[in-house]
This record gives sequence, C-alpha cells and structure tokens, in this order.
Amino acid sequence: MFWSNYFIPTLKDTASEDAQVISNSLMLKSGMIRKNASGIYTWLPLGLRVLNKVENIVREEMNNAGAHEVLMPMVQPKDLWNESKRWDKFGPELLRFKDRHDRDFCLGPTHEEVITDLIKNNVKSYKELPLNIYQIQTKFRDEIRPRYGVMRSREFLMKDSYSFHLSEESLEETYQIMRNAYSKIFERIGLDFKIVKADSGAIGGDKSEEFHVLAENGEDTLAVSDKSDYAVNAELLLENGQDSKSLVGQESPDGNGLLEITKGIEVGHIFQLGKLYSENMNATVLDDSGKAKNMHMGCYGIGISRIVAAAIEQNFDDKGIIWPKSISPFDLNIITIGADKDKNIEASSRKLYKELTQKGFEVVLDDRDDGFGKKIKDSELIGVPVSIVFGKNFTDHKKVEIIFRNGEKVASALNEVEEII
RNA sequence: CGGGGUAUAGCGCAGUCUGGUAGCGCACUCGCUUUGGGAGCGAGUGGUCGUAGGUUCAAAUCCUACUACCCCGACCA
Repeated sequence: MFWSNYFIPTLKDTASEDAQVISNSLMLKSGMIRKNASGIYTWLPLGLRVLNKVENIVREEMNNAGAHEVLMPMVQPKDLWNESKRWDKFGPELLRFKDRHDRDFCLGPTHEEVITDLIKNNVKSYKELPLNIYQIQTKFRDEIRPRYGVMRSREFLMKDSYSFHLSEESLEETYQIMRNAYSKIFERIGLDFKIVKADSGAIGGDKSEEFHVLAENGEDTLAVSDKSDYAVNAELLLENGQDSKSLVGQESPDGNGLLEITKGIEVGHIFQLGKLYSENMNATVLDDSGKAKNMHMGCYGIGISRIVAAAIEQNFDDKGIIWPKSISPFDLNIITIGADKDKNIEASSRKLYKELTQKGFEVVLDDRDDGFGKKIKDSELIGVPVSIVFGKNFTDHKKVEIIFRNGEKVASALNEVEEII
C-alpha cells in the first residue's frame, strides 16, 4: 500500500466534545472512523483493516471450536418476535419499522428468534445435535444514549453464536468449549481480560459470564478477589444506590481473599439459555425413544467493533495508538524522506517494500512529499509497531533507521532489516 | 426522559453580551525554496453563520419555535 494513494485522513484535532474518551479521539484522529449520526459510524480503510483482523481471529477460533458460520438477515419480521414474546418486552431499544404493505419489522439487535426458527424447521433428530452456529454481522440497538464512539454505538459488528442440545450436560460441554475459545481469542489479540459472573439480563437464562477487557475508561465496575480468580460484575453485589467503593476490602464471596474494584469494558458474554426460547418457540427434536424434547440452548456474543476500541483503551500513549501486533493495520511503515533529491531512496524503498510484502509482511510505504516530522507523527498516531526510515543516513551510509513504536531506534543495513524487525 | 452544553469554511476555533463589509489557525491549490520530530515565503480557493419564522433601515449577533450533536443521569447481552 502506498500512502500517497491510500485514504488515511489523519487529524491534528478533534472537536472537544468528541475527545471525551481516548479511543474515540484516537480513532477519529488516525482516520479509522468517521461519524455519520449519533452512534453510527463509517469505518475507513485503516479502521476496517483492524476490524477485519479482529473478525478473522474470532472466525478462526469459532471454526476451531466446531461452530459453523452462517449469515442471518438483519431485517426480521414481527411474527418471530411475537413467538418469543419479546416484541412487546424488548422496549424502544428495538428499532421497528413497517414495509410498504404495512407489515411490522425490526432491525435485529440479536438473533435468538431467527436461529431458533431456523433450527426447529431443519433439525428433527437428537442425532443431529449438538449444533453450534455463528455469524458475524451488523447489529442495531437503538440505545438510549450512545456514547464513547464505537464503544457504545447503535450500529455495531458482533459475532453471535447459538448452540442447541438435547441435554443440559451437552450444553455445559459446549459452554466450556466456547468459554475456552473466547479466552483464546483475547489471548491471541493480546488483551488483558477477566471473566466475571454476570447478570443474564433481558436475554434471560440460567448461567452467564462476561469477558471484560480491563481499562480505566470501562463502563462496568468489576469486583475481583485479590487471592483467588473470583470475579463478578459489581452490580450483582450491590444493593440499590450502594457505591461500588464500599465493596473494597470486603471478604470475597468465595471465601478466598478480599475484594478489589477494577474497571472493565464488556467485550464478550456467554449464556446458558436453557429451554427458554425452545419452549416459547416450540423448538423440539425427537430423542432416542421417539419423544419430542425441547432443545437446550446456549448463546455466545463478542462485540467485534467494541474490541477495536477496547484494544486502544488498553494500548496508547500521548503520541497515539500502540497496536498489539495481532491486530495492527500494518506490520511495517516504510518512510521516505527527500526521495526526489536522492533517486536511490525511491528505488531502494520500493524494492524493500516489495521484498517484505512478498515475505508476508503487511507494509505501508509512506511516499508522501512531506518531512520526517509529519510522517513519523502519523506513523505513531496510527500505531504501526515498526517504522523503517530511508533518509539522510541512507544517502550517506546506505543505512535505514528502524524506529519501534516504543521509541527505540536502530540503524541498519538493508540486508539486516528483516532480522531486526 | 430529567439536567447541562454546543451548532460560524474540510478540521479546530474567535466574533454574539453592546446589531452596521465574514475572521483566525490548520488543511487545500499554484510558484519558489525546503525535507530527521507536524517546513518557509509569496499568491489564491473555500462559508446564504444548523433550520424556519419574527423584530429592525440593517441580524452570525436580539426574540420565538424546531432540529442535530456532545456530556452527566436513568437505561443497557
């Protein structure tokens, strides 16, 4: 990718009102996103690269966990939501509208209805279970107050999966598989996270746990034990109006250690739904004695777009974003300085670009007609882990300078570059 | 929905109190000089001041209504 032909509209400033939370400010400044309406964003090329990387890691781990990808409709008919009794229950967060025939529809905030309908019409025998189906798709929730950029937006990208089982034991087994897959996803991305017990909320069901990325700007307050791995969403321990600070120093409910308070961003949530939906929607299979049984269900969500913001909240400095390597939009940024003075610079930088690209690195070549200051500032802002500079030192001594995002600099001959990075 | 704000050039802002030729910085275009920490000089482009009404000789500025957006709260896989 040549920067001069690419579309990375970086900004020096954002409106003070948009700068309330660091990830939003940096995503706007680095040219990753632009706002279209409250809680609704366009993903620009740079942002989309990151979003796609997160998406692909999630997809790989879902496939490894034995889940199968589908794509369900975003537009859903009222009938289905009547079956689950949620058309009336869901409230104004469900964006409803009518088609030209005056029929009621909504934009899917989640897909329990669609998937349950699909499975009950196409799976008849216990022999076809367990089944774990997922999709990666845009969700719409008409939040009362969208905020913090893509962290709490109305339209967002989510991976949601749903599992179907004959028995509770089978559900428990898949639940654990998904729990492990989720842990692996956040480990692979390189985020500091915690699994906490949670309220299952409007979705309903028996058991649920949330995955939180730990960050000061998190919307949720977590209570964690200082001795054991006990962790819980603090709201579960609080009486009405009680301050979460009052939990600090209390004995952990698991009897092991004292509670501490930390802030988290909820990026994943896994549920054991039990038979809630299968009973409401009459989703059954025949068991080995030929009797119709309501299926046990689990559902598992990950906020793909929210992970991007959460990763920034956990990895930034005063210069900009510091991407974990796993989701950086580029591995390397090759910067040329004064290329029209020294024709060698253009030729050599393009040659290196080509070589590294062929070796599998994702490289951007900053060939813009600008000085060092602007280019390195942009490189730091967009958070690329490594910059390689062709400048004076190359003209004089045939050496490039390798600058890591942490500020370390190394002069290097061209044939040593690959080793150093 | 309650409370608090904001809306003027692509972006960031001043001007509004006290009505009188639409401003600044950045960006952008052209030229020349530059090119290792957001370059310099010169010349330019770009706005019916959120929308609709009203007051006035005259409205970005005063009045009324509306809309959008942001923050706090309630809410929230």
